Amino acid sequence: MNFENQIHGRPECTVERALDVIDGKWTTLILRDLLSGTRRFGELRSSLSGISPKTLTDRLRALETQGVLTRQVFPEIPPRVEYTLTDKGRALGSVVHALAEWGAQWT
Amino acid sequence: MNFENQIHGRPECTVERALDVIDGKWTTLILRDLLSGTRRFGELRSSLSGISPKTLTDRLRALETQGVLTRQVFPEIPPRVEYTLTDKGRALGSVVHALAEWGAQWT
DNA sequence: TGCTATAGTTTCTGATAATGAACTTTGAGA
DNA sequence: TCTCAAAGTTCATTATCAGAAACTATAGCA
Repeated sequence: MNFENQIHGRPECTVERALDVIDGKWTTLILRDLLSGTRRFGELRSSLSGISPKTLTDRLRALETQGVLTRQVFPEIPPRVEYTLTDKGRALGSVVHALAEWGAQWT
Repeated sequence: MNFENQIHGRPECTVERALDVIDGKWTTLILRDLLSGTRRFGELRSSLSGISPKTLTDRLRALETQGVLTRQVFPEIPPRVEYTLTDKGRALGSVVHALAEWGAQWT
């Protein structure tokens, strides 16, 4: 059982609160891909080479819950689902950009 | 800028390469604390409330290996060890800053 | 009738991270 | 001699994340 939230509540530190949203490696990479525009499930699955459909679904649902992206289902056969960043999600561009710049200069 | 990734070897994408260094929640929080100056093991242990000494040691050693920080041991009893960011580590300030700003505005 | 396509879901399994508690080392001071 | 402090280490256990493979639903098409 996890009483972390009960003990600490909403973290005071804004860095910690941000990290609660972008947790894990795949999450940031999904953000990276969606920053250049709306993508379908299958498109993300290809560009994030190596991700399993389960993990991709998990991460997308978590980001949707946090309000970082929206999921639009088109009632077609075969199904079409599009993922788009919200304003909140697009604002994370600064974080992804900072990572990219650091990675370019120091790694 | 190129956000696409490559299948073989060292990732082409600079975001991915950056994420190889700052992996996990604690790592970023350690960075946050060291950005305001040199800290001792015990100081980090207190400011990162809840971290176990094993985890703190593991993360600090990994960051040292990546060249993000230096570890200076003073031959005293009881021991004193100081952790300081390198230029490479200080450059991650932009990432931590972007996280803080986003967290402040959107969470 | 069977095939295809997309966007998943389900179940099982494994790797990595992190936790908690107890223990270690060493010299100085009571 | 006993105790204390700092910075760990060690061991056992749990939590979390991720992966592989198989399965589902449905309409259009040949």
